[in-house]
Amino acid sequence: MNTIAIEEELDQLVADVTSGACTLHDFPFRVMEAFDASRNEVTKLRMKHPAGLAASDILWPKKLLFRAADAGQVQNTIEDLKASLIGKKGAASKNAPRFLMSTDGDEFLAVDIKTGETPSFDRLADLAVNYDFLLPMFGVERYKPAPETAADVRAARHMAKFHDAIRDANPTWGADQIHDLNIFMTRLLFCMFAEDTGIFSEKLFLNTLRREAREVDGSDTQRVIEDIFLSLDVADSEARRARGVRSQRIAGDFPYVNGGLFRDRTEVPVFNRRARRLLFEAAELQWDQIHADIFGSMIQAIIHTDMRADFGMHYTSVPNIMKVLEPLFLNSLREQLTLAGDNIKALEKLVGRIAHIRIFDPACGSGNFLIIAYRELRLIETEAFRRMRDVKRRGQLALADYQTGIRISSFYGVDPVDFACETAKLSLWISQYQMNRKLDEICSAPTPALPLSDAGSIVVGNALRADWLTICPPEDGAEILIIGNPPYLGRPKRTREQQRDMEIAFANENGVFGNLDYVAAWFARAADYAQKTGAEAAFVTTNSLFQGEQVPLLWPLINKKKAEYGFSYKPFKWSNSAAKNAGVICVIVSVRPISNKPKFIFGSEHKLAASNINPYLVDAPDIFVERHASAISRLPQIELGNAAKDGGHLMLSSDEAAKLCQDFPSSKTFIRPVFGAQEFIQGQTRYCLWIRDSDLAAAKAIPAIAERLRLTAAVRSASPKASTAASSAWPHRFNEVRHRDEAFLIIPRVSSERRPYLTVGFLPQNTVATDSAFAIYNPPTWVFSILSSTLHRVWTSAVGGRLKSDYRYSNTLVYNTFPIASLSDEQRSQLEDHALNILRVREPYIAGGKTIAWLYNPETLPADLVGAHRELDDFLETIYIGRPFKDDDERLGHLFKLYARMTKKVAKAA
DNA sequence: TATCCGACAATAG
DNA sequence: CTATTGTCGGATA
Repeated sequence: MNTIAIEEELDQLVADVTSGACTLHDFPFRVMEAFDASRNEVTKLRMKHPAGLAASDILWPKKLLFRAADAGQVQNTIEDLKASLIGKKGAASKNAPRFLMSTDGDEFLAVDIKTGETPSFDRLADLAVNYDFLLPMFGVERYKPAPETAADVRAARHMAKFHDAIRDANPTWGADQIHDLNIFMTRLLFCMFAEDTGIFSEKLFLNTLRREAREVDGSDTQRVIEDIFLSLDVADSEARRARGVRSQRIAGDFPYVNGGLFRDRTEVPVFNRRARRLLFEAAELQWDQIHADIFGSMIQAIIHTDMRADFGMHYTSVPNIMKVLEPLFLNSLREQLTLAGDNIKALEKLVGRIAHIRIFDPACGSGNFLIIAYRELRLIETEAFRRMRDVKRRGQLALADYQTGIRISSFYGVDPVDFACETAKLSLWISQYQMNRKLDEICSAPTPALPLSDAGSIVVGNALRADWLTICPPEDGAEILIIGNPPYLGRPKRTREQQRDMEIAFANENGVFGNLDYVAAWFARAADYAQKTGAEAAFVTTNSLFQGEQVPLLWPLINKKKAEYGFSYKPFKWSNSAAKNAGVICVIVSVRPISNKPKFIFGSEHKLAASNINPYLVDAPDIFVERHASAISRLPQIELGNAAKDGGHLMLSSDEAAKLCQDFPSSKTFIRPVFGAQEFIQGQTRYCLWIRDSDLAAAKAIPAIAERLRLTAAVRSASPKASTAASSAWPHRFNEVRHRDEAFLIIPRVSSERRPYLTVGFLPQNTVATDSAFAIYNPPTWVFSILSSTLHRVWTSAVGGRLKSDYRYSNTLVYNTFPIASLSDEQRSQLEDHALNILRVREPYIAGGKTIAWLYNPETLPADLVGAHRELDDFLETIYIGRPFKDDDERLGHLFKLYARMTKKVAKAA
């Protein structure tokens, strides 16, 4: 969808309505067409609402409810529509529309039901310019700005339109010119910002455009811009003319900018009428209200058309950035400021320290971490200056001029995206200017805005392949701090290139690291850099680095570099103000050379001093659990269930199974009940085709089964995975079979973390387990007790992986590693009694139609079931330590100790 | 070759 | 919405 096309269509639509060429009845269809809705849908809807029934409402299910209004009645019509939504056909119904819309041909009103928002305009004529209000109807959510960012949003949207227009006017510009286009955009942004904030004289840029770029078709705009850009790079107006500036006026008017922004001579695109108009409009915006930190990421999302769908999704919110910066260095600086009080020596020392700080973001994007870090450092420095000035003033001493010691060249960044880097540099300049103004308030001599003295040290590159020591070279006396939110990509999500990045990043380590998340490579490099330079790093990252299988992979890397985790944040859900959020649980973790500096674990409300932060980010010794292929305790073997990989064609609902049996009674022998986590926990019944090789011919004789096998084979042969494709040769079997024809104990692979116990149960022979559950075939009854115990839940939650934040069971990580004191026959037999007791308590509830989910929901959990579990826990725990444990911390502490003893694998405590 | 798990995806309430 | 579990490919052993 192209913004220009939409606007033009809507402009035309408005004209047609005004001229009468388009009836109000036809209006909503034309809107749909303008937004490129599928032709099918529009036609279908048109047929449902023929023009003869003009009085009726037009409902586009889930999207739009439209009613034409009598002149002047738009507001009332919308109220009526709102009222019509109450009741059974109301907002809760499946087809409830997202938008209400009405117009009388002059006035226009719409309501976004989801957000309650109404558009900022009320004339139909303004619809085209504000088309974005309706975007959610077409699947593109709006950016929901915090109120203070309204100016940023407006500006970013406008620049997106301008960007599209320029691309339109330069159809031959391809990948080769992307860099030039990026530079062009950032330079324009600078000019517009400069003329609104006093860097240039008031509206110098816009006035120059108005005066020189007179051709309405845009044909002379390119020349004017070229002249301006060229002038800004050269100090002297004669030299400017010599360099090729054609306009004498431009050569004379513009100041010298420098700082590298205008240094390279890049191509300026040509303009057309629309691009010229949008540029003029952009220059008229209030650029002094822009937040440099947020604006960068917004502009970036908008320029990269392919990123508009998940607009700003991965942009780190300011509160989360602060969670990185504060514990890493801001708190320490602020403390130093507080302690310094009015002591000039101490304040000077602080200012000196700040000047030696280097900030490095090895995944800087458009630089919002760097910008915020810059701003916060400047604020502290400025406050120190203010205090020094006040002291001197009181002592009637000569006031000094305070020059900031913070250079933006001390802010280092790498990012693979060229435009992001340019934006980061630009944002740093803008922040520098803004912070200089703040400092000027306390200085006797204002900091001159131009020429720009230095530039941010931002380079285009791949942080996992480049040498960090080159990008951010260590200096004597410098305090280097690494920050950022590098990309997270679990194993299934990486491209070949990213896979290669990791191989390169881990080339000097021995071991295999393919199961680590992409972001782990940043941790490894940060630990390495920290070891060589003494730097400290902190990243926002996914919690999966500190759970399950990744722990034994990541921690040794960190530990080997003589590094430790300095502080961490408890897991929190990723969120920012973008409409669509990445679904991930995050933590913030710092890495630094091993020291005896204090460590902290932050929660949402509190900060806890920790004696250690272990590989799981818990205040406990540095013990971690590795995957074990077989149980370290004397437990029977556990198996993952059977993976069908059938596209669902081997699976049958109970209806389908019944029908199949009815149609073909002989199929009965090929149908078995199948259990995954859901079937067990929610008490559902599903069936699957389970055909022995020897029965294949008989099974295929049944047409309905033959058809399912054919479909299964088709799905499998389409797989990119060789072994799956190969298994299309035997579609009557599950792809991974570990089944044994015995009764088994089922353990769901994922289950809700709200439950106080893992839910396990016995299933009869003839039943099949899917790979969403584990199975212990022919199980001794006492094992049920072990798996149902609080101890086991605690262990699972500590060392297992997670799905979001829910328990994810694992044979290699949880079951096989679970340490059990050796059990006597007598103890086993008593555990068996406890197991039977729990089953006995469950029994009447299950018989009464309750599910395991209900039984173990903390809100409905029956008291007698809790009692049965408590008796079991008390008995089992007494076997461990002679009494029940006090709490989960004690349980975990003991289990870890026991694990260490049983495996003799104790990581050396820091 | 068999095994195991996930910056998610889907679906039921 | 909110809560909960499902599925498959790909890396590893």
